[in-house]
Amino acid sequence: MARLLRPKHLPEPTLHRLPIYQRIAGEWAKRGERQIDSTNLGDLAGASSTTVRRDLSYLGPLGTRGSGYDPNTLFQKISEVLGSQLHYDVVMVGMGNLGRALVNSTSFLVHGARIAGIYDIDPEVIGTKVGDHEVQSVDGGLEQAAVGVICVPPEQAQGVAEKLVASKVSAILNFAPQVLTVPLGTVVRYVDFSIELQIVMYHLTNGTGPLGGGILHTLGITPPVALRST
Amino acid sequence: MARLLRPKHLPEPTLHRLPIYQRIAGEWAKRGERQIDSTNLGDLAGASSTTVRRDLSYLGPLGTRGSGYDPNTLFQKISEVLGSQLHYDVVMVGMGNLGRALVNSTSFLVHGARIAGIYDIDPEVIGTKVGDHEVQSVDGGLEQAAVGVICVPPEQAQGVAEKLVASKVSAILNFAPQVLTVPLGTVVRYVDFSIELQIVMYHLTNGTGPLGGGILHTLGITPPVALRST
DNA sequence: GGATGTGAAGTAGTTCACAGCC
DNA sequence: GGCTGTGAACTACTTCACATCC
Repeated sequence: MARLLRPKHLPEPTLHRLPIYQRIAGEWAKRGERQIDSTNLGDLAGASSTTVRRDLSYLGPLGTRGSGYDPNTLFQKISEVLGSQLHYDVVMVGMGNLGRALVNSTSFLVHGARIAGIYDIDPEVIGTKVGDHEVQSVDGGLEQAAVGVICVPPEQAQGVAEKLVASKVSAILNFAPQVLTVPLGTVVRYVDFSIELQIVMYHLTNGTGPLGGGILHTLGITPPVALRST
Repeated sequence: MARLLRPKHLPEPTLHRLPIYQRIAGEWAKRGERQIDSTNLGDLAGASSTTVRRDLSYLGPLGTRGSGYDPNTLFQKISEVLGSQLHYDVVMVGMGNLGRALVNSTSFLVHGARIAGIYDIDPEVIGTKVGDHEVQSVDGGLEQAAVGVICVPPEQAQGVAEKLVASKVSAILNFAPQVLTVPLGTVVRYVDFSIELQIVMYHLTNGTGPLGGGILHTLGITPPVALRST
């Protein structure tokens, strides 16, 4: 009983780190490793080993005392918790460079997300193929989906947001540098590259230690030449 | 004296919000508004008015009691604090869709950052122009710069990171979904779209309120049709 | 022995509530 | 009257330290 009395929603910082742990676990599993401990994970993810253990403890007990965590189990469990076993349809509006980069990315479409449609307004682009998908006109109405992704120029972002809301998406991932106004109840998440750049520049100017932040940053521990990814 | 005894480094969460306030201030200034108050800012940025005031108070007193903040002053002051008055050279490696999207973006290159060079390994791409810049071969050595941006496929990311380290960048912004190993002292910041998508999906599954997080999200307060950006 | 998982302590960030100023 | 700026209270997150189990 008390077992199940974990807080029902994960702390936001934990939520940001879980996908990182998952990626590391995936890399280790692929490399054939059978165990990874909280210190390894922490070094690679830029978190302390204690933080790693605390984060993972929210998912239930899944390590083995004395040895560590099994990368496969870890990967699997994080998938479950993040809801990747369900599937969500995603519509993407704006097939410029960024839109194409996202559709073609090996990693953007995590397990659980499925592209239901990709859209643009440019007649030159409509009808062309990006990956497996044909670009549709945004005027023809949007496919029903849970998540909408906006990658249009900032001037058009609000208009697209309104179309997405009208077609009843529940969440919007906005890559345009533009603040959106949407009805209460629609989740909007901003992804903003320039913010990241600004934060880096602030840390450079101030020599501030880069530890502790929203998106993770790793301080590697071995010289660069010593390790090489395969 | 006590005036100057503010904590010397801004809290990370504040650091993430400042660029958002700045963007909003910019939009209001352009629209000719002469005042914006902490409630307006908070609604648009997805933060409480108290948080806005606390954040801005770190920059020194810059509001007017009774009315609010002047958008221009606000914009200016945030620029200063984020170090945008200094200028940093940036090299970018990988001119696929993502790299091109970043170079062409109106907003990625915030005031203070300057592209010192853009690179690729693909002979097809080397020599072509992206925006105002000609793509150089990555084998010819990199221009000296403070910040390196990685937008290559994950398999190549570690190799590029090592090149960047060798050419003495102080900070790396990594868009590849790949954990990097670098010498201690090099700042690495990860930007990872799939993490954002996963977090959105988690919130959808769990109906968790989206408030409070690293990257901001706005819950608009007016119906979508009421406002339109120009 | 060695690493997990977790109460308890500590720290950082947010929110309350209101004095101070326009 | 209205809104800023900030001590004081609170809440959330992290870190310590250690009992627990393989």
